[in-house]
Amino acid sequence: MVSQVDRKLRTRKALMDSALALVAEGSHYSSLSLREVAKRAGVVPNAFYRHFKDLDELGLALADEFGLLLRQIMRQARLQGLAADSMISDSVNFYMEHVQKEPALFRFMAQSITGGSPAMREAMRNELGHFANEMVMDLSRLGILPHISGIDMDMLGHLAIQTVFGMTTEVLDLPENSANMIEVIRERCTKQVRLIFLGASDWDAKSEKQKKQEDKANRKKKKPKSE
Amino acid sequence: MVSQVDRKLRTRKALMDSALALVAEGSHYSSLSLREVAKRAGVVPNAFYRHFKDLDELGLALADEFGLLLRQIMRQARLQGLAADSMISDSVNFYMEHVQKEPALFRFMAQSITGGSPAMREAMRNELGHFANEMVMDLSRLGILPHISGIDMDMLGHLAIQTVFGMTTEVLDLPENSANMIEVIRERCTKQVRLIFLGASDWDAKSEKQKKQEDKANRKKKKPKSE
DNA sequence: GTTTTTTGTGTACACTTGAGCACATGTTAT
DNA sequence: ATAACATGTGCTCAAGTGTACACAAAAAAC
Repeated sequence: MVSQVDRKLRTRKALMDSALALVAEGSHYSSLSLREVAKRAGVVPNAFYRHFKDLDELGLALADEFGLLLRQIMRQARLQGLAADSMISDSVNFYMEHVQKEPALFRFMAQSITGGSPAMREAMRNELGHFANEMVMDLSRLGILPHISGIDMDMLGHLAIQTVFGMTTEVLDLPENSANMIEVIRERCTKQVRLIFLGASDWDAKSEKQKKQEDKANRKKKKPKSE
Repeated sequence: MVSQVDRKLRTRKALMDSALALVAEGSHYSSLSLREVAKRAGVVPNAFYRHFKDLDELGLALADEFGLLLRQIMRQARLQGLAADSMISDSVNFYMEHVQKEPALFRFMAQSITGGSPAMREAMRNELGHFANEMVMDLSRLGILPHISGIDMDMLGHLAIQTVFGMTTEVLDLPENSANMIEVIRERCTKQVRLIFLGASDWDAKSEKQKKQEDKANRKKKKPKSE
């Protein structure tokens, strides 16, 4: 005897997995059709409506699932208690492992952040923003880079996250076999993050404020020239 | 009397512009249909085949056009002869202006780099890579950051380009009116690039090599633990 | 044990899609 | 002037699309 709610959850998951599978096989999410998703899930097209209004709604559910995964990753990383001397490279490795473990979800995320519906794009940006904020809070808690102002920490967090996420598609596009290419990407990304934090350790909020003033002045000076 | 090749070029351009227009209006390129592109271009569906084998081929043509635009931007930036004291903020401004001037092409680029066909993704990555290389060459020519090795310069170039390109979708998603939000994005991005170059000025290849060794050792130590 | 609710099925419809064919119309070459 | 060619049109087709409706089966509620 299968409980009714179990059954519902099961086919709901089947539909979501089906969409992810199709994405992982190379289709873009926004080019999927309701029918092909349903067929792949082993269900008649009409059954789709029992679970989602349309494909957009399914997409948002997948976005939630991705957010869940991100939170799991964060929690797991914190539990692991990264050593200070290898924190950066460990984090990069950790992220890459998860990308390879859940390629479909990360593909979907990468697609959606630039190519989804407006709602989709916002959802994904929020998830990544949340991720960046958590990272910033962890840094503060550990007393790392205490000389940086709140707003600049934010800037830093976004930069670091964006850099790490930037390699996602590259990793996903690698042919199955080549582990040496992965190594190259891993090292480059680690270097990049390290360079970012090296810059952050020298970051001086006051001199930045000055520069900002100069920029504004320069922009005002130049505009009449170009127009 | 309209020359035959003129006519051909004109409808070819009409088809490409049509696709771009549809993308700019919110559709994803990979969800476009041959028919709707043709209709928007004011042409019967069958005429499409006189110019492109299929939509993939049109997409690659658009990628070429984007590459052309990038090269124009680079050339223009070089001619403008950026002042050393405001080079970073000027470059960021310059890029943003072009994004706003050609939103459709940049949207298309952003979509394609994560969501296009494999060939498309590679083409776009190549264009951006070329862009990064040019930047690195310019830096070398100007004698900036001479202490950094070739491979690390490459890493730096990719990081800088990726950071600037990362804000593209954010700019494109902004509602028409708000110029203050643009200001926020512009400032954050400028800060990020500045932080990157601050890090680069302190970058030391030798100490990096050591760290790399440590990382490898750490990775080997940890693997047996987790498996 | 009967009724109600819920999940999935089957059939149907109007519509769009990519592709093939013969043909019109105008440009170019001879 | 006439033939060759290239660009765009009209029509057709099978296949795939979203969605609506009535219905089956089985679990849940009574």
